[in-house]
Amino acid sequence: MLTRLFSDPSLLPDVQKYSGWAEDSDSEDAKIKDEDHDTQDDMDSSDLRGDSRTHSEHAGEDDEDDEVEEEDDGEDTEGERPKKRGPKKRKMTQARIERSKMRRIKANARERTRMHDLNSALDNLRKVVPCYSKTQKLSKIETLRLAKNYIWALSEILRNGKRPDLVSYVQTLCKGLSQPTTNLVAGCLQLNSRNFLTEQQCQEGGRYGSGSFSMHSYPYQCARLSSPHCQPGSNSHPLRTHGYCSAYDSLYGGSGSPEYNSPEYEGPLSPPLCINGNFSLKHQGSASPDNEKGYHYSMHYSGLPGSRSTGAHNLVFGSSGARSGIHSENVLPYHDMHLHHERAPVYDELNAFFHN
DNA sequence: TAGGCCATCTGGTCCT
DNA sequence: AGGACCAGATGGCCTA
Repeated sequence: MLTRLFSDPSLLPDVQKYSGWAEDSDSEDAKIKDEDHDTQDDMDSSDLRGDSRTHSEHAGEDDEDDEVEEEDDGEDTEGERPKKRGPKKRKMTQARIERSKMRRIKANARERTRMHDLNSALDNLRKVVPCYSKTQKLSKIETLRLAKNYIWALSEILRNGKRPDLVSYVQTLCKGLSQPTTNLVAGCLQLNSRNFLTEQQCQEGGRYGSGSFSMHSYPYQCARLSSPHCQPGSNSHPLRTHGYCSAYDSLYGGSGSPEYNSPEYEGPLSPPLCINGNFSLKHQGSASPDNEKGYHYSMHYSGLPGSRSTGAHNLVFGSSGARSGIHSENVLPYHDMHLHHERAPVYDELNAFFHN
């Protein structure tokens, strides 16, 4: 039993906790050292917590040792003391304590694994919702909210059978999202948030601001702003001349450009469906330096009317978008919104909505 | 420094 | 009985 536990890395933190291994461990790098330190801190605190566990928790956990603590059966001996109810407590023998600890260790390991699984599932979800970034990860709650909105938006598209204008699409996506996430989505979609914020959000503006939203108050910057690819004057990137890499540059200006097949991009994941029915492929596992830096943004919205003929700097966000006076001056410079288009036949039908 | 986010531990409950 | 799931507590890290 102990051998199996000690050989299982997932059980190590708790094993260290209870065996005092962490004190002896000589970590080679600071990170590990910190983790050890943290673990030890946790150990100490949880040891305290563990020691303070109620006796009732241990009741019935030892089938070999059925001794009952004597203090509990003092029904008429304690006189004034209120009679205790519930199962009679058992003596915490050393063996029982050890078994209890081992069970707790195993339970902790399972719980850790479970939470890791949950987090990796959440990571997968992050990759298929609009605006994915390895460096600026959406929080868990924001990921779930955005995913819900995304599903809703796609459902609406299917239900109505027509392409929505970008503004309503973004409104749907951003419903209930925090200001930073709203700005992120806005940046991904090259919109000024004040042009698409819902009335509800404006009314609830106090949650994140003083009541009026301002794109400037939360400059949600892309982690790749300083990427040499996107610096003015850099010759290394097809979008260099713009000073920033707009999503629409990537989308429409970049059609057929080398970046579409650039090895810089990540490998395919589970298919993130663009609103125009295309897959947005984020190539993982690329050995490119940029990938190692984790720079990546993707936007999954790409179906806009007349967009093919729209220049990168004459963005037209659909009729209502144009009517609502979308500004370009507040467009966030997202340098690493990479859009990847590989047709998947299964989405042709949906695709048709946006290419007619 | 406060607040947000996160990882982990923990005990309770439910299910098999 | 043991595992899965859940929620509360706690402490660390980061950022405005």
